[in-house]
Amino acid sequence: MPNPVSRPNAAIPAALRPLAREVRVAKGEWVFRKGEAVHSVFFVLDGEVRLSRFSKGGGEIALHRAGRGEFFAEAALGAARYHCNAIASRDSALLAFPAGKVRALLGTDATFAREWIALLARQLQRARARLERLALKFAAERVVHYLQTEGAGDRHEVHLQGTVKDLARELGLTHEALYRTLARLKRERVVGHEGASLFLLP
Amino acid sequence: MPNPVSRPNAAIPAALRPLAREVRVAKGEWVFRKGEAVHSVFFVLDGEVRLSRFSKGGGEIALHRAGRGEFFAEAALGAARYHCNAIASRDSALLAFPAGKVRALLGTDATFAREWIALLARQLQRARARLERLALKFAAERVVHYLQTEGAGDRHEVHLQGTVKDLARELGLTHEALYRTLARLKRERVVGHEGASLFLLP
DNA sequence: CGTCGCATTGATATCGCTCAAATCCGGTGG
DNA sequence: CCACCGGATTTGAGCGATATCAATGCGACG
Repeated sequence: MPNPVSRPNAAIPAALRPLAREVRVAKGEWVFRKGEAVHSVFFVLDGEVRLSRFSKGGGEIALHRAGRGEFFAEAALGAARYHCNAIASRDSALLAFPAGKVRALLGTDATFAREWIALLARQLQRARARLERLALKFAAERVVHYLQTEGAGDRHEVHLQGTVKDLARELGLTHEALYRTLARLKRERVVGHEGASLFLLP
Repeated sequence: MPNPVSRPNAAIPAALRPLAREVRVAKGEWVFRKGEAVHSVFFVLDGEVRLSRFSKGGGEIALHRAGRGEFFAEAALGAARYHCNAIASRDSALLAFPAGKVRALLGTDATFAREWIALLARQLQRARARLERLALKFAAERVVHYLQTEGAGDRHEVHLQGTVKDLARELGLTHEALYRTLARLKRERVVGHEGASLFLLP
């Protein structure tokens, strides 16, 4: 089981925190299954959860991979039953928020409702930026787009959270391709890096 | 200018409709620019609007393309200024909803707030499914994933809205690659098509 | 010290992109 | 009515960037 040191839960609205129940799931364990009554909305403290459906042929259709610091099954709030399966792809630590209480809070706490709307809107923007990134053909373009959309400050600096392999997955590349691309971009003075920080050079 | 026949506005919450003002923009016209004060949230009746930023190098970075039946700049509700540019990529008919009034409605009308949250959540789900789709390597996998996530009914049927070229863009492929892939999938009895309808074969 | 996973680089295979060309179709104007 | 045009559709040939397979070094951790 992972032991989350720096908890990435700053994104959780204050009103929601008292409702949290910590859940730990081992790799391969189910968090919920398609058709189950919706009982909770989740937040990933550490690890990764895969949301998917199974096609008639038996193949798994991935809908989403929720990593550290991400909510998942937020859309389930509006539904009676989960419409997909959630399986931990690694040992993971989650926060579970009872769906009924969250729904009630949305009706009574206007501040929380606003926060929740803002949270969804931000996630939507990020998801769309990622979409356009994955539509780019070249690995170098994706790296630069990533820095330009996610980077902070004038240099578009990004502090790498996990490993380079994680970044590769985020960019839709193999880790080998990303290593090569980063090496080339550094050689060509397009990007620089200091420790776990990556940024654009002017 | 397009003349929308079947208006795809079923997705618009009832409380929002009285606020709508119809706007028509010609291809290449701006809907709003980055840095402008947020005045409206939009819905595409017909046509297409491209959301983008300009990088320091002068290149245009596309963030999102909103087509028929989609809202755009929903996330701007939480912000004071637009954080990207919106340009019509074709002659388009839009609905504009004044941001102030929508914000007010979110505070006073709990039903509308719930609808708006559901709307954002649905868009988020779709965006995430698309993300997983674009991460797939093979064109055939993307087509099948598209049908399985967006298709309706037992056959996972999809009525193609625009041209096959448009679908290719949605799937992150060139139109040539998609034509070839569709031809092969039809030959191999994986998918079938009737007119503008595409579906999975058992 | 052995194991495991990340980081890094090399060699080869491959799918989709690019360029190209032919056909089809709807609209437009003479 | 027909010639013309632009865009979508369809198929072909070759190239190239990334995936894949492979090997090595490295650091953490029991």
